[in-house]
Amino acid sequence: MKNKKFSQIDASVPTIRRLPSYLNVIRRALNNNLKVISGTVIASELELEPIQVRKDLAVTGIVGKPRVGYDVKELKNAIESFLNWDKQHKAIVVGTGNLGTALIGYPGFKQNGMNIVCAFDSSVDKIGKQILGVEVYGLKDLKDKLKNEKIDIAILTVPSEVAQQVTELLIETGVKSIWNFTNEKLKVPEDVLVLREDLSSSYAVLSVCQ
Amino acid sequence: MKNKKFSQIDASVPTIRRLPSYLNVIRRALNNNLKVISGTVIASELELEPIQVRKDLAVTGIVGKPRVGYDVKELKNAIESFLNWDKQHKAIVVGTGNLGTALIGYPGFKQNGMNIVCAFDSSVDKIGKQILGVEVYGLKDLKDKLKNEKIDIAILTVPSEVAQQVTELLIETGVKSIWNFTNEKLKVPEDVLVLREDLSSSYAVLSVCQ
DNA sequence: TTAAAATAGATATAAATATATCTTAATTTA
DNA sequence: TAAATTAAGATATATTTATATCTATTTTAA
Repeated sequence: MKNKKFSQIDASVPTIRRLPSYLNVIRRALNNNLKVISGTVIASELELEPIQVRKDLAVTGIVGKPRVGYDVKELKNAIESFLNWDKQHKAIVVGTGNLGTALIGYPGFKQNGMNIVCAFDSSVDKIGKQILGVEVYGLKDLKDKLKNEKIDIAILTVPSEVAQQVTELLIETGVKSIWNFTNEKLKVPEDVLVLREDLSSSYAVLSVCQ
Repeated sequence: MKNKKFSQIDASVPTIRRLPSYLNVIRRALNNNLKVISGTVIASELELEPIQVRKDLAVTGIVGKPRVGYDVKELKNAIESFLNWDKQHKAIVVGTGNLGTALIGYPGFKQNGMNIVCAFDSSVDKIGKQILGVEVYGLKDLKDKLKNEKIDIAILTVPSEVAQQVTELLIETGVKSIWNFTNEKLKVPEDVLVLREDLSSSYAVLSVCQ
């Protein structure tokens, strides 16, 4: 039942998820003109265990110096390269409600190689306009607009009721990665990767733990 | 280093995170007037293992019938009660940019007991207005506005640069749970729960796995 | 120049989480 | 009515993930 695509890489998903935090710390260190940084320092800034940081960083291929740490520039490049954040990723936003709009404007994306090429919506008062510089097209034109453009990631922020239907349209168009912000469990072929961003599940954690 | 608050409950965080999906399926079953539903059916709808579904549901205290399944109404109540979604949670949104606005309007919240009582921002052209029916006050008035109101969850969607500073204000005000949508690692006392909603980490997974 | 300290890297262990197997109970059908 | 089937619940195992321990290396300072 495990999705193959998530297990292709020799790093665990939890490790991959921690790398951006490390990158934050490292970029800040670089801004402060630090030449080297130790796993111990990164760990204490993020309240993690040094062992975990070292093990996580190891997957990027970086080699540190005992008693010194890692070369900051080298480490930054190693993480960015491992995450493919040094390459461009073409993305589309499907559904330009408040959430879609927020994601179009999310600063962490552009800075890390995500290029939102355009957005789609079904509402006539959005079609033809721009949102934060991104052109909005009609959902009906999606297939046509993307016929000559290979999209790496489709960000799905449509209402749950139409999520499956829109997903099928995306699959027909050749999209292989969907970032699902709806509450729907999407049914997709095996070769399509769906990453669910589930606010309800986080809310559940908060509700139970408080 | 582990946060105490997350380990107080006798259910694992992954289990808690799956419960809302089960609830979705069960609510739909209830709408379709189903009287009973089996773990096997829930599992196949969500592409999970039946064993996992059964084990997860068990934490809610529900008892099913062999060869039949669970009583749908009973199961719905058990999950809602376990998640505390049958009680009201007072929340505030701090930072009313696109993301804050999106969260104010997120349908999954109100429906599950989250009551966003008001919002805060520092921008003068937002203060005094309403967003989707929620009043927006100045950040400077936060302490004063909340002095007689116990807030369960603060949703933090301010720019990263001011996240720590605003967090300290929230802590002074007595807030004990913060849902952090910024990229900052927040420094908080031990008795404050922070749940980070990290878009960058999800983007990392997509970038690596595609 | 040598000893001490800090840290990466390797190996080993523990903890958390998921899955498999077995047992029992309820239902259906022969 | 008895056998077959299905699914819950309990127990056991496997897998994944995190943490601990040990070793070797480099730097600093005595």
